[in-house]
Amino acid sequence: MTYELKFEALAVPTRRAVFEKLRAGPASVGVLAEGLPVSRPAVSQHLKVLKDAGLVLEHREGVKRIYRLDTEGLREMRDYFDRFWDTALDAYKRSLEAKDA
Amino acid sequence: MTYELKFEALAVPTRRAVFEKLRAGPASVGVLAEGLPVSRPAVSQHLKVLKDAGLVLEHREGVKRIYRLDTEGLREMRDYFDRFWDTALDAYKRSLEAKDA
DNA sequence: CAATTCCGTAAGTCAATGCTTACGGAATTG
DNA sequence: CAATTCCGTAAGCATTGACTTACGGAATTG
Repeated sequence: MTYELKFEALAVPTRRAVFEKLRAGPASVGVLAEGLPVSRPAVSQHLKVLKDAGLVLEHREGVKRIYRLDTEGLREMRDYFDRFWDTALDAYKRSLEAKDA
Repeated sequence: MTYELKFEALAVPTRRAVFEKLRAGPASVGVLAEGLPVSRPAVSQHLKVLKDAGLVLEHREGVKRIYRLDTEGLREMRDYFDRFWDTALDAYKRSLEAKDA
């Protein structure tokens, strides 16, 4: 799975707000929509995008749908920036050494 | 500085391509535009967004403008996901303990 | 089975934005 | 000063997508 969908999903403030609400633990759509300045269907649509991006998981509990973070997807994003960080520092070091020469 | 602009900046494929090209080290606009499927002005516009987001730095060398990664901004993004990761694992542990009880 | 709860989907609207071409400014070169 | 290189900005276009309201399906409750 590429990062494409994940980056796009997290770029929208409202959607990222939904995502960050899940840090506190699994929650239903209704609970997630509370306090947000958009309608419940809007939250549903954001959750679909997050799910398709591999950032959240969904399962049913009775009449409710419970969403939670997908740690696998989250790990991908963390690793992306960890690697990017390392590479950037390496390139920086090399550029300094090039100036010394 | 919030994450808002950074997330938005990295969400666009072409713009992220420009960003990732800078992993190899500083480069001019013309060099960055090579191989990309958009015009040079488009790359300029993307660089402005990345710069405003605090993800790249710019300085002049003669008639050229050299762009390079802003390690400070990059570090912010890395830290965001590192913390998110830790919090998510904590919440997961607590949810398991809650089930045991 | 009827009522209720919870939520996904459809359709439509409107603002945001990624892209292009055209243009002009700044720095170097002769 | 003229020519060239390099690049940012303006203007316009076309697409995308975030949001709303309306609706319907699925599961629980009495």
